[in-house]
Amino acid sequence: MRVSEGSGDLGVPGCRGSPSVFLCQVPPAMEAPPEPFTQSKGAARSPEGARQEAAGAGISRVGLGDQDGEGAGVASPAQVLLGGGEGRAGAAPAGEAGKHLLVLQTVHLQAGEEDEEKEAEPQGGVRVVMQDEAPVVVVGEGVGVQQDVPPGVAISLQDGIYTFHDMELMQISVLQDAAPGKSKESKSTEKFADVLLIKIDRSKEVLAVEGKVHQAPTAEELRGSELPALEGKKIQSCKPDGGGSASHHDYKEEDATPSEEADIKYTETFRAQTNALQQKEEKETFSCVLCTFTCLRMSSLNRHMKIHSDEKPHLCHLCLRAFRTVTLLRNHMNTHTGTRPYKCSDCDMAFVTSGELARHRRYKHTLEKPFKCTLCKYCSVEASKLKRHIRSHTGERPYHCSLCSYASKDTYKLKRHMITHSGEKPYQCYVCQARFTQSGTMKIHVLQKHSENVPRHQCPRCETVIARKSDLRVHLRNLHSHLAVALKCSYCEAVFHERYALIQHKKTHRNEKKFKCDQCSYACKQERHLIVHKRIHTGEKPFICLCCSKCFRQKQLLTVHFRKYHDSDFKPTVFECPKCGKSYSRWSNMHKHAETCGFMRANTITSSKGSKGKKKRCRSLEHAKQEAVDQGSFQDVSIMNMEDCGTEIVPVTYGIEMTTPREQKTEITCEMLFDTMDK
DNA sequence: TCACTACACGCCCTCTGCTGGTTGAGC
DNA sequence: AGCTCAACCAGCAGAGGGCGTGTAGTGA
Repeated sequence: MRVSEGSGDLGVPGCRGSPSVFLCQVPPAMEAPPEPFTQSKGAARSPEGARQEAAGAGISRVGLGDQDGEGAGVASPAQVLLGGGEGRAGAAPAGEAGKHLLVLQTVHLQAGEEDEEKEAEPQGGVRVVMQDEAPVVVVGEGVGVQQDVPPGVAISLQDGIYTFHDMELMQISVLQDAAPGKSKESKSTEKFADVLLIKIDRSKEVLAVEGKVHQAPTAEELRGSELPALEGKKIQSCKPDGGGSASHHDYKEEDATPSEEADIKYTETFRAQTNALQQKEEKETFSCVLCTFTCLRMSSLNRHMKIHSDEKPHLCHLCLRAFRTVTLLRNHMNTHTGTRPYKCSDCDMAFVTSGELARHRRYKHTLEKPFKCTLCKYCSVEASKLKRHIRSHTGERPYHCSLCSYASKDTYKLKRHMITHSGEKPYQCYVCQARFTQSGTMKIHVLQKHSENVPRHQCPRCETVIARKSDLRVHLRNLHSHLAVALKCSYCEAVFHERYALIQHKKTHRNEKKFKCDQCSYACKQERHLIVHKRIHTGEKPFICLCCSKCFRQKQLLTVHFRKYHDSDFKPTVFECPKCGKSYSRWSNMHKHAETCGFMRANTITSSKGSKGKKKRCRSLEHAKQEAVDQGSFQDVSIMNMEDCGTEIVPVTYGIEMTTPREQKTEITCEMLFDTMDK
């Protein structure tokens, strides 16, 4: 919504020279096509513009009025003024060219000056109409503008500023940005062909339109042929209800039919004017007809009216950005020059305005937080922050995602959320070029992956050190939280209410051979191993070879037997002496032979690498075991059936350093099986 | 009219914490 | 080989801090 201010004369005592003409550029509707949810920082945006941007980005605002500090403000002029842009026949295409300038201008004329004034009329400017002696409002169509001028312009008579009594003459014309000045020629020639005359008899509250008299409150006339453009227009009051709530407008906008809109609009027009006049007379206050603003000074109102105008006469010669006031321009110029006259006495910060400095000091130094939450201990420097905080109590989520059910409490979170739909990863690690969706995520990545001083978080309950604090919290929750239902140890009767304690306790059972044979010294960790062992004492051999009826205590033994004696495809590994070529079924036997044969010593054959190295260790172990047997120190060898997946053999003592448990299991098992077979 | 001040709005940032997928060790 | 589980890791949202900028009140 661009609203520009023109110049003119209200014809009201004391108002000469004050703003009285408003160019109201009506946006071609709030139906901008959806765009990615992006907003450039620093872009000058009106609240309405921000709303439209958000809407265009798939962001819808739910809720009434501006209840936060981050949402749209009060109903903007684009909402409160008549929305005549989109409905005009032959209107320019959507976009800037489609916007219309609605010009209200007043002039003081004397009878007989009409022609002269017309000659002096600036392009698109003042028209003069004098009709009898009565005050006349001329609703004219600016030259080159379509016929269906929104008659709602009549409402823009500045209630509170000038009245029907005071007003001598007013022209309301509509211009188009795209063709701002067609018209001097046509104006001069067409005379009043494009001018709609409205005679106002204030005492009777009637309108005389083109000579026809209408009862003022009757909207039917407004919708009639006299004011054709009103019909179908989206009409919103520029004077909200007494409470100033935008909800009132929203309701009317959404619920009112065109005819009702006309009624509403027309009625509100008169009410606004009347109320403003009464207010002025009684309280000496000044009210804006375009919004709820009131003030005690005319100058304040004049200044305020600039926000409804698009005029920004103060131009930055460096970047051509325009500003409404000299102060704003001066502040802006400071951004070019780097001038920050307000320096903080407690730090190096400096600011363009004193207000910024004061706020900075509250944030950083005085820590003054005057805005306190009544529901918790939160307090803030700024009221808007308190408003935002209160949403965490109320759960209000005014900003809805148009693509999913998510709704956020403020615009930034919604904007951040929209990235999840676009798949965008705006943040890139400068080291490994990995991309991330949020800056914080990238920061943690850099810290954990590329930083020398990687932070570590020590668990206060155990020795665990975890890289991320959040994961430490998960660790505490999973392992150190108190459990209502006690956890029982699977090895003993101990119970624990903390998972970590149970895990630590179970470690005490590691390598614990609690299953002991009552007939010998055998002990093992698992009961099933003891069951197999006891077959040694009972003589039970449940696994029978179907070929030769030989019986075995373990399935593995039967399997090896079958392969060796009954499987023609079975090719047993043969270990030959490198010196004399004598064959052995076991490497250990071959190795023992080789020593006596004079080929090499046992400890010299352990020079291979890789997988051979693994084999080597196995061989060495077997060799050591064999030595232990030979020396009589190999007292007990337990053979336990591991179902059909192998056997586990636990040497009681080998008198040497053991290899890894896994290697022990597999390699020793093979050798011991051969031993068993040989037996 | 200007200047100062207070206030409001909006944007961006950080910190924080939860969640779910991945990975590797242990069994 | 397959399962379990704890640590790792990125994604994502909640909450709040800080500041730029525009507007309103008011005195000079």
